[in-house]
Amino acid sequence: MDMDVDEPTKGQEEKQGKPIIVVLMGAPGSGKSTFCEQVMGSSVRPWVRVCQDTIKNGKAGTKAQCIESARSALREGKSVFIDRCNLEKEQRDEFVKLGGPQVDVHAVVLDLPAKLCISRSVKRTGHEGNLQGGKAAAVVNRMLQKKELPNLSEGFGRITFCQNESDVESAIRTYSGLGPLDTLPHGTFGQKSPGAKVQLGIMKFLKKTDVPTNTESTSNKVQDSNASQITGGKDTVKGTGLFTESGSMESKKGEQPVVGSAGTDVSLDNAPTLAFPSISTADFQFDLEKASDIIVEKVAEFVNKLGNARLVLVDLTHKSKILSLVRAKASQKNIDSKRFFTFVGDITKLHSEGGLCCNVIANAANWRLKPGGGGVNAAIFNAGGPALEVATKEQAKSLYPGNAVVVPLPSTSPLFCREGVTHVIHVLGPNMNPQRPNYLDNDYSKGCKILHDTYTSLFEGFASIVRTQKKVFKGSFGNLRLKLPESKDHSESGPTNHSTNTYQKIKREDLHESERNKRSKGDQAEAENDSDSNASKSNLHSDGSKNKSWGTWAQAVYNIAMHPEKQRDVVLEISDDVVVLNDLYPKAQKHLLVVARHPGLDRLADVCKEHIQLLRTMHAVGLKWAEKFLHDDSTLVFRLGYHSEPSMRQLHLHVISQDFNSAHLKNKKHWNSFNTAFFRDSVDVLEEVSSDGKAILNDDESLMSMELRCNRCRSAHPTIPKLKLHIGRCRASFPSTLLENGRLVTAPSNSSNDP
DNA sequence: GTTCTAGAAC
DNA sequence: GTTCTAGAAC
Repeated sequence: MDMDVDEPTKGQEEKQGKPIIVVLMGAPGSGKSTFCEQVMGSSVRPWVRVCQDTIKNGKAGTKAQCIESARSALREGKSVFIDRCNLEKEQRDEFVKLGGPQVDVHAVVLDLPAKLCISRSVKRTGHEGNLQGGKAAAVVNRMLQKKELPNLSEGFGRITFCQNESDVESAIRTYSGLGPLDTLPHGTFGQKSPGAKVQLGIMKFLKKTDVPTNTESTSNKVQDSNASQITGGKDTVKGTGLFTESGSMESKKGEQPVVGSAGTDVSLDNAPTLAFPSISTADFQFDLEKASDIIVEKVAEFVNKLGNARLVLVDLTHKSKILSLVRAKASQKNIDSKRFFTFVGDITKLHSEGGLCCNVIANAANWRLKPGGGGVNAAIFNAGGPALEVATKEQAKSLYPGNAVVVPLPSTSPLFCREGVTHVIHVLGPNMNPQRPNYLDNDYSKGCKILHDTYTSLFEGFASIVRTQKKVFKGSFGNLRLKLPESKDHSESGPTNHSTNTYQKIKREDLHESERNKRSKGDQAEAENDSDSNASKSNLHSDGSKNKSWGTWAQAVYNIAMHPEKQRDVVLEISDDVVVLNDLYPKAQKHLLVVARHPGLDRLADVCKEHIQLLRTMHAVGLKWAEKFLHDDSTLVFRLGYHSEPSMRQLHLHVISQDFNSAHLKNKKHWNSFNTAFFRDSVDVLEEVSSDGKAILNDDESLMSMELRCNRCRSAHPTIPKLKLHIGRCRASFPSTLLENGRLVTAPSNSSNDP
C-alpha cells in the first residue's frame, strides 16, 4: 500500500541521481566552510564548494561568479555547496532558481548562537573572508539583524535547521552519507519553534536572569513548589488538588522558604531535566522496596551536584507503587522537591502531553541496545524513530548491567522536534527475571550493587550533559553572568567520553593506514619495472568502452605470472606462456590456476583471435594436470574454464574438481561463479574465439545471486551449508550439457573402475 | 579474492 | 540464541 505510492518516485530518483544544490546559510563563524569540508572529506558523491570568499583565484568574488560556477558544476552532474552567508531571502533567490526538475535545492541553516559565531570569527586567523578581530562582532551582529530564515515556499525542497553543534554534526552525517544516486526526503527538519527569534536552547538559560523583566506566560509551569508529584495528561490539569498524596511532605517542605520562589520555579521549569523510569522494577522484577531505597539514595547523592538541574522519576500510572515508595522515602530524606519529584505520564510525551520540559530522558534498555521488547524501551525507540537507532549505534553496540550510554539525539528524531529531548541515556539494570538475559538468581547483594552502579552511571551521564551545555553557553554568552553553580568534578570531558563508551570500536581504517601506504609503495616500485605499468591503474577492455582499476589485492596472480621465480613455493609449473599454481583458496579438493604470462591480458574480455594459440596451450596444460590428478584419484571429475569477469587480474584458467568439497567455499558467489553461465568452459571459449575472435561473456551480476542448485541433480538449496551437505551425498549423473563436448574431464575408464 | 560484522532469518 | 548472508573494508 505504502509501496505503491513510494516506489515510482523512488525508482525515478534512483535512475536520475539528481545533483543537489545546498544553499548554506549562516553568519561568519557559523561553520559553513567547515561543514563543506567535513562533508566533502568523507562523501563518495561528487561535491563542489562554491565560496564567494575565494572564488576569484583565492580572493573574494561576486555573487554572479558564484552563480555561474554553481551552474557549470551542476551541468556536470556534480552537487554544489553555496558557501556564503545567504541570510536574506533576496541573497538566496538566484541560487534557488538553479534548481528544477533535474536539480534538488536544499537549505542548511547554521543558526548557531551569535556569540559563538562572533567568538569564532574573532579567534580565527586565516579565514578566507579576512573577517578578523574586533570588526567581526559588529559585522556578525549587523548581519544577524537582517536574518530571514528560509521556508519551503521560497523553493527549497528540503531545509535543515541547525541550532547547536550536535545538529550540525547530524546534518554533516546526513550529507556525508549520500551516495551519487541518493536523494533526501523533502521537508523542514530540525526547526524547533518557527519564527522564534531567540533559540530554545538559550531560553532555557536566559530564563533565570530574565525573570525580573520576563512577562511571558509560563504555560509550562506545572509545579507547585511544595509538590513532590506532578501528573501529566490533558485531563489531569495541574493544580493543588493533585497533590493530596504528598501530604506527608507538605508539612516538612512548608518549612522551607517557598514564598517568593515563584520566579525560581519558572527558571527551574526550563532547567536541564532528566526524566527516568524506575530501572529494573518492571520486566526485570527487582524488589520494589530495595529499588526505591537505591533511587532515593542516589538521587540524594546527585541532586545537589547538578546545580539547578532536575531529576524526575516517571511512571505511567497513579497507582505506581514505586512512585509512592520513592515519594515517601524522598520526603523522609528531605530531598528538595523542586529538584527531584515524581511524575505520572508517558516518558515519550512529557512535553506534548504532560507539559513537562525534559531535555534528557533515560531508557531502560536491553543489553543489545535494540528496539522492541515492550515497555519503556519499545516506547522510546518507537518515539525516537530511526534517528535514535542510528545515533545509538554510533555510541555503543551493547551494554553491560550497571552501565549507561549517552546518546545525543539528532534533530531529525521526533523526540527532539516534538518533545525537546536532546539526549537519551540508555541504561541496563540488574535482572531478577529468569526469562531475561543475565539473570541474577535472586542474588540481591549483587543486584543492589548493580542497581547502584546503574543510577550512578545514569546521573553521571546526565551531569556530563549539563556540564557540556553549560560550557557551550558560558563560551558564547559569558557576559550574561550565568547563575549556574559550579560542579565539583571537571575531570570528565563530556558525554561522549563517558566510561561506557569503551565499547566503541577504533576505526579499522586508521589502523590500516600505514600498512596501506607500505603496500602501495611496493606496488609502485614493482610497476615501474614493468613495461605495462599503466595497465595496473586503468584498464581498457578490448571493446574500448570499459575501464576498470584493479585493487591491490587483485594483483597477486598477475604478480606471480610476471615474476614466477620470486614465488617458487606456490608455482607448480613455469613455461614461457603459462604458470600453473594451486589456488590459494581452493574451492574444491583440487583447484589449480593456469595463468597466461602474456602482459596486458587481464581477463577473458581482453582475449581476441591472436590469443587462440595461447588459449589452446592453457587448455592443454590444464588438461594435463587434471589427468595427472585423475591418475591418483579416478573418482574425481574436472571442469576447465574461465570466469566471465574475474576478481583477480591476469587471464587464468580454472582447473577445478567437481566435488566442491572445500572449507573455502563459503558463499553464494563462490558457488555460482563455478556453477552458472558465468563460468565459461574452456572448450567453448576455444570454439568461440577461433570462430568469432572473442569469447561470450556472461558477466551479469544477477548470476551471482541465483538460487543455489546442485551441479549434478540441479535441486535447489536454501543455504550454502545445506547445499554442501547435499552435494556431499548426491551421486546423480551430471546434466547432459556438461557431458557434451568434453566439458567434463573424467578418468578414462571411470565407470569400469567403480566397484 | 578474503575478512569482518551487522542484521536478517531461523 | 544461533546460523547464515550480504556488504564494506582491505
